[in-house]
Amino acid sequence: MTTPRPGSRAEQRRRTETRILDAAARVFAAAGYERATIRAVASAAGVDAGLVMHYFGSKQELFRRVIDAPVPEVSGAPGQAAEQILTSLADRLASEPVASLALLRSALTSPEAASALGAGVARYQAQLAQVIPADDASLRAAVISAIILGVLVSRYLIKPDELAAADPAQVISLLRPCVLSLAAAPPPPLL
Amino acid sequence: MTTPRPGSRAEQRRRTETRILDAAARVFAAAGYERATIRAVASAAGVDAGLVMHYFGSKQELFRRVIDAPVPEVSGAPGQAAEQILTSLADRLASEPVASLALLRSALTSPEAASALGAGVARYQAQLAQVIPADDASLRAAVISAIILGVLVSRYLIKPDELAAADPAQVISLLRPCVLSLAAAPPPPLL
DNA sequence: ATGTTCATTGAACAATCGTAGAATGAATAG
DNA sequence: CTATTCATTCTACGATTGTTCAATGAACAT
Repeated sequence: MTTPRPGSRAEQRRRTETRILDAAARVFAAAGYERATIRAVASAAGVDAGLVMHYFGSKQELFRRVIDAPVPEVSGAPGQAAEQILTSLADRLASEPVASLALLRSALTSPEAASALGAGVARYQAQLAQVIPADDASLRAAVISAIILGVLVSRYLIKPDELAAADPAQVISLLRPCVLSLAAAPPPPLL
Repeated sequence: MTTPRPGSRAEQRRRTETRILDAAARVFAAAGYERATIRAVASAAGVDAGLVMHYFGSKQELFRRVIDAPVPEVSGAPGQAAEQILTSLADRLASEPVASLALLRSALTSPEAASALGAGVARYQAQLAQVIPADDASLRAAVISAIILGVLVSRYLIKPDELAAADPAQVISLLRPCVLSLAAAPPPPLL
């Protein structure tokens, strides 16, 4: 039922739609929301610009469809949480996440993208805060997500960077004491 | 000599030019490179759009003039360097740096802005690397600058964030062990 | 006083954008 | 087979953009 027939009209539409979405993710990631044009997306998908409008209604709606990605989950004991954070960051450093990149790059010019990113970050921070045993858990969570954000921005958005060429494992090992001190060490340091 | 006369033509021009530059910094910071229009800058400066073009030649040149800000200096012993990093970050957290904000926001959509930011970040990282006594000093410097970048992006560009409302001193105290572990602790941690 | 420079304005141009609507042709239903 | 739906393309419109250029009037030099 999910695949009625290879040449079917519904199947053809579904294929074209995902092809447009993939192309849109790439174009948004590479150019940001403003610079990304419907015509460029259509061209990258091998399709007419009018068809993109016909399927998605508007550029904003197309963008909304591109950026609804799941938030990585965090749970368990404080020590475990820190490792989960680090490994999920390692995954993102290993494989370039094109949807997150599109969102990140677009979030700084498009107000709608900014609020979408803000919502995702807030959900992530809320998850983090729950596994941090400290009074200022939410602030610590915010700092951790800021650090992750900074590493991703440095690596993917400001290319000629030491981080862009570095071994993910090495970056993670440098970041480990940071995340541990924020996620697992309740008493604020005295020095 | 620097102030020939209040109503002088040269003086008037200098004043209008700085007024345009101030307005441009605000507009670029608020809207990013793409969304910022010459007409909006001119309007914010109480001036015609043609005058902006006449003085700065192009939008890109105007942007270049806006974003050539000095890089904060770092030097001294490793321990001192870490404190310098933290205090300079504290300064930036206390007072919103409109020029850096314009650069930061624009850097992620405009390729030219990205390379400009990349150059500034590279200079900053080079200074950092010189005062870090470790084999992977440059990578450590890159991670530190990534952390700072992430904190600034979180605070100024993704507003509904815990960091936006937090006390700068508290953020600094949370960040201190991170920066210290990166700038002052030569041996990589074993855990 | 007179001619020149120049800060400043207003109008307009060419390009590009998102978007709308008619036209086409193949797939589907009756 | 016929009528209809719909995926797809083509063309074009209105708005906005960066940019240009002629016009104006006050500051300046002589």
